[in-house]
Amino acid sequence: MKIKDIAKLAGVSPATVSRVMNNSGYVIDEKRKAVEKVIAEVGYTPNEIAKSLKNRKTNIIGVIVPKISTETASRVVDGITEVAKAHDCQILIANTDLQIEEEIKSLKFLSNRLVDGIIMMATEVTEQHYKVAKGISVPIVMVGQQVDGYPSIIHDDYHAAKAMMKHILAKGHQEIGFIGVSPHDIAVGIKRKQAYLDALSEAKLEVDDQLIAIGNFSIESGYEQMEKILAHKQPTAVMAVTDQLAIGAIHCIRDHRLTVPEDISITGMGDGKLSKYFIPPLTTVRLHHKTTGIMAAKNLFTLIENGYVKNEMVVDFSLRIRESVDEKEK
Amino acid sequence: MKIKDIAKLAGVSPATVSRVMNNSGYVIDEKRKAVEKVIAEVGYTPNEIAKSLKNRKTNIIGVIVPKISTETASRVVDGITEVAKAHDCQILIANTDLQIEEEIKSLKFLSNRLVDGIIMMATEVTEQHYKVAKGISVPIVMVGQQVDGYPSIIHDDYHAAKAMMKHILAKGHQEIGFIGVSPHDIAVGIKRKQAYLDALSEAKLEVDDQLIAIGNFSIESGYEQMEKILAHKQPTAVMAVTDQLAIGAIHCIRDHRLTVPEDISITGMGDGKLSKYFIPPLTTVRLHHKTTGIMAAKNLFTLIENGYVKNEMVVDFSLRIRESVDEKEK
DNA sequence: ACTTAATCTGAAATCGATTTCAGATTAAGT
DNA sequence: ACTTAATCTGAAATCGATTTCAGATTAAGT
Repeated sequence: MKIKDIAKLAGVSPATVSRVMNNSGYVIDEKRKAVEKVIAEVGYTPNEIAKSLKNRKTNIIGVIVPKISTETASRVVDGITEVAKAHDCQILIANTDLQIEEEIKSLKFLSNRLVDGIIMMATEVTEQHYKVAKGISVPIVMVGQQVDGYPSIIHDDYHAAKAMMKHILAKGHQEIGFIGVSPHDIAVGIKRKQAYLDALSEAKLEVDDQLIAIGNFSIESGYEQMEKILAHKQPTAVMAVTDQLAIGAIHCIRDHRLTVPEDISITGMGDGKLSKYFIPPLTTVRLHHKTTGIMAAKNLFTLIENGYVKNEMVVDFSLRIRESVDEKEK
Repeated sequence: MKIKDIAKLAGVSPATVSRVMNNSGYVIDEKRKAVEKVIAEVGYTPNEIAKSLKNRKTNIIGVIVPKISTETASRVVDGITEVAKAHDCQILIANTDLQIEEEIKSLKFLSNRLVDGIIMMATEVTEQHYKVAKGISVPIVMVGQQVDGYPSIIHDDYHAAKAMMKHILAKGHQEIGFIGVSPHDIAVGIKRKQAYLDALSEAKLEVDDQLIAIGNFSIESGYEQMEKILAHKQPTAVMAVTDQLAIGAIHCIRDHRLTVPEDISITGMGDGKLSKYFIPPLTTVRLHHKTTGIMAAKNLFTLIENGYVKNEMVVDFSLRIRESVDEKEK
C-alpha cells in the first residue's frame, strides 16, 4: 500500500493524501474525511524511508557505544532514550565491541543521512577518528571525552577520584594502594590515576610504585592486581578505579584471611547496581551516567535545530560513603 | 555530493558510477579507475536512505526491548549484535521502558520498511500486540515468550526453575520458601512458580502459602518479601525467582541475625555478573541470554532470506552451584 | 569475412513519499 | 458588481540512488 493507492481509493491525488497525513496546506473537509476513512480501513502507514529521503530527516539518532552490556553504557543509553522519546525519535545503536575499526566503520555508515545526528561514546579518540568525523555531515556529540571541535559531555573523573582520595585521607590512611587501568582509556586510565597521584602529593605523601597496580576492567583483574600489591606490602587502604576492580580486590583480601574494612579499606568508582548490596557495602562515587545521556541527547537536538551548542559540559558526581572504608587509628 | 556529481567529475553517467560502487555489470577498466579516483578524492559515500528506498532493504534490524539497562536485555542485544555484524547490519533499538503503548508504537514505527526485520522482547503479549503485529510487513521474531504464529526463542524457565528446586530438595530441604514476581510476566511470574509448585508436589510436600511471597524485580522487593515470609515462619531454604530478589532476601536474613546458608539456604536465577562474587557466592541458574540473542538474530536472518524458519526454539540453561545452599542435616 | 555472443554505456523509469506551482473556485471587502 | 484575498487541487518535479532496456562496440567462433 502506497500513497498512490490510497489516493486512488479516496478519489483524490497523492498530494492531497500527503496533506491530510501531515496536516499541511488546505484540504476541504469532505476530501479529508474520505482520505482518513480509506487510511483507517486499509491501515495505511507511510513508508518511512521514502519520507526520510524527501524530508532529509530520519528521526533517528545514532549512538555509538563501546559495549552495550555494561552498566555505564546502558545507563547513558537510557538517558538518551528518554530525551529521544520526547522528540519522537528512535535510536540506532552501533555496538563496537571496543574495536576502533568498528567505531570508524559505524561513523561512516551512520553519517550519510541515515541518522540526524550521532552521539559517540569513544574510549579512545585517534587521528583516524578525527579524520572520519571531519568528513561527516551530521552533527556529532562526544560522550566521556573532551574532543576538540565537538561538543563533549564529560564526567569529572579527575575530581571524582580526587574526592574519593580526600575521603580516604581524611580517614587517616597514609599507605594507600591504587588499582588502575590501562592509559589507553583517558578518562579511567589517566585522569583517575592523576587524581590519585596529585592527592598523595598534596597530602605530602610519597608515591610508592609497589602500591600501584594496573589491570583491566574485570573483577578477576581486581583480584590479580590486589594479589600483586599484597605480595609486596600491605597498604591500609586501596582505591580501585572501578567497582568491579574493588570487588575483585575484596575477594583477594578475604582469601588472604584479612577483612575489609578492618584490615584494609577499599573504594570503588561507578556505583554499580550491586555495590550498595555488596558485603560490606562499597564506598564508591557515582558518576551520573543517565544524566550524561540526557545532556548528550539534549545537546544533540539543539545542535540539530540551531547548529550551535556549548562546547563542553561536565557532569556532576556524588560520593557514596558506605562501609568499606574504616577509620585508621593512629 | 551525490552520484550525479561524481558522474560529472568522472565524465561518465550515474549508472556507471553505481556499477562501480556495487561491482555489478560491465565497466571498462579505464572508466572504473576514473570513477574510483574521483570517489577517493572527494570522499564520496552514498546516501543510505536513497539506497534503501531503491533496494527495499535497509540493512537495519529493529530490536524492541523493555529496558536496555538490565543485564538480561543487554546480553540479548549483545548476541544480536554479534550476528548482525556478520550480516553487515546495524541494529535499531527501541527501548519501551516496560510500557505497552510504547511497544505498540515502536512496532508500528519500525514496521514500514524502516527495518528489514524485528526482534521483539515482550514481557507481556496482549491482543493489541497481535493485531498490530499482523498488519506488519516485515518478519518478526519473538524472544522470551512463545507467541502463536511467530517464531519464538524462549528460555526454558520451567525446567530451569525445576532443576533449581530439585537441587534444593536433593540437599534435604523440606520447608522451602518462594519469592516470585507478578503473573503479568509469563516466563518469570508464571512458569517459574509452576515449577516450584510441581517440584513440591512431585516430592510429596505440602504447599504452604505462608512461604510464598510475590514481589517485583528489585533488590528491595526481595528484602521486603523475605521479611514477610519470616514474619510467619522460618523456612530452611528459599528459592527466589531472580538473583536480585535473592540478594535482597539474603540482606533481610542477615538483618535478622541469621546466616546464609547455615540457617537458610537461598537460590537465585539469572546468574548476574556479580552473583559469583557475592558473599556467599550465589547458587543460581544461568539462562543463556546471549545465546538467545544469537539464535533470535540467526532466525530472523533466515526468515528474511528464506521466509521460513522453525517455529519455536528453547535455549538451554545451566545450574551454577555455588555456596548459598547448604546440606540440611536430618 | 560474417555471424553470434560478450562487453560496455547512458537515457529513462523507478522506489514512495513531499512540495512547488499554476490554475480554479470560493469568500471577503468595498 | 467588481476586485482582491483566501482556499483548494492535482500535475510535475524532486530527494538520491539502482536497474532495465536498447543501442553500440568489441571479441570469439566458424
